[in-house]
Amino acid sequence: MTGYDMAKEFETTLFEFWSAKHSQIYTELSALTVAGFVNYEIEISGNVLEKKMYSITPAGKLEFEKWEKSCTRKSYPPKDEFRLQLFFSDNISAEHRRNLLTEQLTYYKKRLSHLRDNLQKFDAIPPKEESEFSDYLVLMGAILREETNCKWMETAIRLCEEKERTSIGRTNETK
Amino acid sequence: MTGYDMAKEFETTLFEFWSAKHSQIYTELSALTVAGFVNYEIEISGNVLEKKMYSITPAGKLEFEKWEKSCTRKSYPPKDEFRLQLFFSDNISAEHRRNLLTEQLTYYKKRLSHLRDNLQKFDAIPPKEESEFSDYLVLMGAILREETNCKWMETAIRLCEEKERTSIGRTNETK
DNA sequence: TGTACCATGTAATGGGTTACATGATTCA
DNA sequence: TGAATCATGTAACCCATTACATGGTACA
Repeated sequence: MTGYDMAKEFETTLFEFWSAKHSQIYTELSALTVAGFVNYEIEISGNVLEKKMYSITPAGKLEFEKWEKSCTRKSYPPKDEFRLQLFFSDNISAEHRRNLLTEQLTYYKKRLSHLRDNLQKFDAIPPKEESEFSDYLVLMGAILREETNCKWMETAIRLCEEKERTSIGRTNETK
Repeated sequence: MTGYDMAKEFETTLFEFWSAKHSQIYTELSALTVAGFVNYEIEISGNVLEKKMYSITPAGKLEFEKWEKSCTRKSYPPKDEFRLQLFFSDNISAEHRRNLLTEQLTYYKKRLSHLRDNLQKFDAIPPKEESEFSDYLVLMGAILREETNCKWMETAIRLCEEKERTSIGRTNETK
């Protein structure tokens, strides 16, 4: 795979949970090559254009597997600018807050429908021995995430629109 | 509020959606002071210890409100190392994957119970005019997020444990 | 009196983005 | 022949973390 290919991957499949620009990818690939974790062969495309086809080395594979098995729970929960805005939304008008919420709902819905499109590629749950099973689990997680985000926004909007609410009694039960 | 106080806030309430270390806070406060968005008064604690009590300036308030009303959807979805690991988990053994999933479930459960403790502070849904209403919405969002994460892990673990599955027929219905 | 916590800062470094910069290939 | 896309890289900068560094206060 070339660095260019990887950049494309980050724009599509991997986008749901990670991203990187080509500038970072190229510098990182150079560093990994020096470290001995990957190497590359040059392929000629057309007459002169050199493509660097990267492969993982045994040392890289070892390092990767070490990471893959590790249970590092760093940087969770993730930073989320919208939640930050919402937290301080008592400083703006009710209309502005409602606008924020409805815009966010639209955005979450858009992501959700895009994810559901991706789900069409699976006509059944892949067997757990297949490599597609991992992809399926991650996609399922992303869909659940966006479904929950949509529900969250819908509830929040409903609460904003309610005319009156008794301060005691209604706590958490939906309806 | 002092920079020290802010650092504490990031470790507790704000932690669900943002974080910053004291080193960043102090440098940022200096920059904001130079920019005229905040200012401070020195208070003496004890005999000599100087505390810088920060306040927002009118210019700062204006800038804040501008941001607060803006619908910037940058950096979504968030980077998530666990989802990245899961995506590539077809490279490790079934046992290692199961371990990853159960460890993550434990972690999500811990977060969830912590969030539910915070919910105890509200004996009812705050009226939408109150400043606590924003806090409530964000807390609700965090709880929904972790509940969904737990459900996701439970489903994933179940799928891993199933002995056999017919490749056609069962798509998405739970049970 | 010593330990936990209050309180503030700087330096080095890492991870990541935006912008700068170049050139080849493919296809209409 | 020109536009979209393939393909690779560097430089400047920003945000953030870890580690370094200092000293005061409260309380047992």
